[in-house]
Amino acid sequence: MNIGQAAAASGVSAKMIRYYESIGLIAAPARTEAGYRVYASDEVHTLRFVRRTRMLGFSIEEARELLALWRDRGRASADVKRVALQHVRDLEAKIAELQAMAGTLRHLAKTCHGDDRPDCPILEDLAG
Amino acid sequence: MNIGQAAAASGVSAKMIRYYESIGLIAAPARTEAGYRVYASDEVHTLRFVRRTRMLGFSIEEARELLALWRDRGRASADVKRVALQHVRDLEAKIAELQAMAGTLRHLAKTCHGDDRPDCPILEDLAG
DNA sequence: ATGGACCTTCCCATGATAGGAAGGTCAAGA
DNA sequence: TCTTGACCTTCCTATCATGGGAAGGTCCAT
Repeated sequence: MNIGQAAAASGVSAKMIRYYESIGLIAAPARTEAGYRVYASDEVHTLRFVRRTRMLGFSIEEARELLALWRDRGRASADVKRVALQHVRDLEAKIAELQAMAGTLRHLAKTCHGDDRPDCPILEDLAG
Repeated sequence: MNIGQAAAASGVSAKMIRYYESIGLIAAPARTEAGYRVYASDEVHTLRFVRRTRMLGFSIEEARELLALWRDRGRASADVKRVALQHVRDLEAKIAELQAMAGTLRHLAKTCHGDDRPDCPILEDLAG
């Protein structure tokens, strides 16, 4: 399986597969004599794991941690849960931050006429 | 007023003030004979505007747009409101995305024992 | 044998910010 | 007056995750 097929099968672009290899997130695969990377289904499975991890908003370093736990048959599920819940807290903090921004802006926009006249509470607020 | 004082007065770091100048977001200030940047209160005001804009999550390009509207005395408030409401929609989309991630993870974490045992629905989900 | 679809490595770009090196300037105190 | 330390200058580097593209090699079907 070439890198293009592994990309199609995993949903991770060939570009990112090479990148993940270069930073040691995934192991270097076998090569053909011509130097082409060759992937087995096991490696595609790992790529899918990484992809799902990233889609849930984990950083690559967190993906590295989760991959290690996944491969460690003797892991404690508490360790996985701890990583997951910490990430939930990070997400919640980010959400609260964005909601505060949106709330402020919605309020300002409500008090702005939004017509041809130049006076605008949004700009007045930005100007302090 | 030196760049350090302008930074303290505006809340924008000296590093970022120089960067904003380099990308043309703010105008190049006067210089002393020795080459030091010299800021007037007007320019500090502009910096504060940019800072507030950034704190509300607008991109630098959006800040550029809002700055231009701020300086245009003949603007229509509708133009400002449009930019603001578009940004609210962007924020809402981002919030929804993060909430989906957090929701999935909270659900997975709830079904995970979180003890010494290795079986973990979080990892099972990531593995697909 | 040729063409096109693939692969390789290497470099560059993004967006916003920070860190640091090497060197010049300024003001205050000895 | 000299020194010292706090400031300033420019330039280069890094972050994080991803994509784009060039130059060149490989593979397979026609």
